[in-house]
Amino acid sequence: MAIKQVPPRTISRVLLYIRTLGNLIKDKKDRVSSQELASMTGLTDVQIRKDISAFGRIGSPRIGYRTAELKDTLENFILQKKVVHVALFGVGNLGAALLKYPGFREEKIRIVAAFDIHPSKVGREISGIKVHSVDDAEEVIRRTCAVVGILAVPERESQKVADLMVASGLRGIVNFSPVSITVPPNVRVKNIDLGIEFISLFCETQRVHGSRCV
Amino acid sequence: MAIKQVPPRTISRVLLYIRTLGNLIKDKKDRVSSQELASMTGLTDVQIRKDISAFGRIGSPRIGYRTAELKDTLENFILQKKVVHVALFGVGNLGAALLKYPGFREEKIRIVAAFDIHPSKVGREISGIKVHSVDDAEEVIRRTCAVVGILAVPERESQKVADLMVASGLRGIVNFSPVSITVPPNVRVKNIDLGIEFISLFCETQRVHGSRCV
DNA sequence: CATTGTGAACTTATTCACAGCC
DNA sequence: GGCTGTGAATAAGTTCACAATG
Repeated sequence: MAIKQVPPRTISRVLLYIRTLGNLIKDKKDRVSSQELASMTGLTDVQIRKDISAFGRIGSPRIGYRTAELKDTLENFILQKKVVHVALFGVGNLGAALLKYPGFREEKIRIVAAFDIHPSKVGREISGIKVHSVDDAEEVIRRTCAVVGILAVPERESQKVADLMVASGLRGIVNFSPVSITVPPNVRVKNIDLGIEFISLFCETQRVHGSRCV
Repeated sequence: MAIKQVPPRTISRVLLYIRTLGNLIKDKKDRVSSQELASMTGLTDVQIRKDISAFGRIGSPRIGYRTAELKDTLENFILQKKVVHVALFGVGNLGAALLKYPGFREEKIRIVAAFDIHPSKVGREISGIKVHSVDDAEEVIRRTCAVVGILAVPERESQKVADLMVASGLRGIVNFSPVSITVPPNVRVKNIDLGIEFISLFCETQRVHGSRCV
């Protein structure tokens, strides 16, 4: 099969399939149909089949997919068994919570380094990760092989820290601060803007129903 | 102007414009062009003009937009000056961090109630919000007029708590747990799946450059 | 004459409809 | 018969090109 360019949205969904398949395997299910996957993920069965078909002919008519085989195939294409090494910048409330976030353990994500500007935080250890000074970022990131970083610092520092992250060799930034940062075109940014998520969800609920109070 | 159905992505972008305009107004700028907004938000000027045009003819050729006027118009269409009342379920690491998240203060978002299953957490107060027992959810949510909720409980409890949130009258759920939840069709869900965000960002970086270590 | 506003072209993503297969 | 895989149709979203305008 020719290697197609897998679009970003498909990648996100495939990651969801991989996780779901992991749960199925844990439950000793070794077969699954696209319909079952659909009801587990909230997507449609056609979409799932289409997504999976980008990676080859893996399913069998009447039987569905073998969970272990499908998971392996998807993981090989997408992640190549790699572990994602992440560097955290900003050990405030949100940053510290992410350090302790148990979801990462299950996935192939490991926060390998943490940094903060404030001397009071440097040197402390949270969840087994030592907090470094941002001055050491380049060296620590090279040593720990971090490839993507979390930006979880106050708004007014985010561009400065983002510049530092780029200078330290990171190639992707998950930006939790509510301002957009400017980076060179070879660095990818994903904004997770909590405020906008809440308000847009709220707007959608308003659209469907009328308003209640306030 | 006829009221068009504003698509969800446009809403998210408009919320970004509103915030950006707020910053401009703080800086005493009373005019802004679509190009300036573009460079501030990382979007294109055409997209911004197109988005804004859904709300009327607000700009002036050669001059651009008046910041205050544009912000008012967008806010009126989208939020109608409302404050989003949010109920938090699960006061663990992530939940507690969200309670303290300063970004919400700036936006029109207020976490008005917090709940936890564990008796050890019930009754405590975090960031001025008292933690209630989930048993009181319906009453407290009615009293506080919460419309959307945050689901930040461990994976194994998320469906159970989601059911409770729906039963308590919430109309939207921001789901931070890495499993998809099932809700009635009149309830909107937004999944914020941190694991998938990191891995997909990583995949994108791999696509652009070669791999480095690991 | 720089800037908005917008129909048209294009691109991307999803859904449909059904062929193929065990 | 029940399931996968997929070309074709449709829908959604973005960009282009340019007319309109103070």
